[in-house]
Amino acid sequence: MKLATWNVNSLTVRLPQVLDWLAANPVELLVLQELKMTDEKFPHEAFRHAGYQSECFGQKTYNGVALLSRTQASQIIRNIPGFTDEMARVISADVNGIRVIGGYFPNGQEPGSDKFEYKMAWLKGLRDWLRNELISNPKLVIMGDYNITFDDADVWDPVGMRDQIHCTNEERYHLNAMIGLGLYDAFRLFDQAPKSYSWWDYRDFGFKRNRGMRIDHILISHALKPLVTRCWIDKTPRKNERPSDHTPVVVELTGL
DNA sequence: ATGCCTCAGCTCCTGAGA
Repeated sequence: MKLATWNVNSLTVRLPQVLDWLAANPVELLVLQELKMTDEKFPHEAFRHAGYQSECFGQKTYNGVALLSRTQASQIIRNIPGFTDEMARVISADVNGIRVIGGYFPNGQEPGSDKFEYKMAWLKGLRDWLRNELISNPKLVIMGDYNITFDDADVWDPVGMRDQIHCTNEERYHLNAMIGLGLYDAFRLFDQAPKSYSWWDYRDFGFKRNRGMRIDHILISHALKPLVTRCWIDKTPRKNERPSDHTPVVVELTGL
């Protein structure tokens, strides 16, 4: 079965593209980020017609996440238990015997800013919760827009971006600390083309020039690692008219 | 180059994103 994540940068604008993508890529489950809409506007019916049940956690203007699945999701949790947050950034559920977490990690804006401090606190809060989640749910996938690169291979201009947002040691410390809980970067379990990115700036023909970053990730637990047969970035939707600046990342699990 | 795109909103500019 295939699981995917996609930051859509406004579901209002991107709904037709999401439906097109699901028709062409009938994954078992898709988590969405940056809905930028409230729950009462969420298009449950459109997804139901496409064969997906949906759980949403919306917010006006900013943030907002959702989880679409072929089969019923249960044990829905919104945001991070134990971490008080005004923003709608996390949704998790049990689907097909797996614990799935979809997250829109804070951007952080600039090292040293209040938003950066919030990002650090958020990452710590996530990890403290995740540590226990992994104990009670060994079969776990956490995916979404992490807004962090692992290393230079994830950055089109690692020299220019050094110590810049998404590339700081502090952010990477937290990302690696998540890995330290017993998680694996599904994308790097396989040989991948150099300069593979999941986000490109709208400005200056970023996509055409492949000036991007890999900041959307799928981390899978130790128990699921042997089942991962493929992981890829689907650049196709980035070529659409009015694209999201992010594109989907997909993982395939075999033998569940 | 405190911009360049894109999106939402108390919309004809501003804040935020990454």
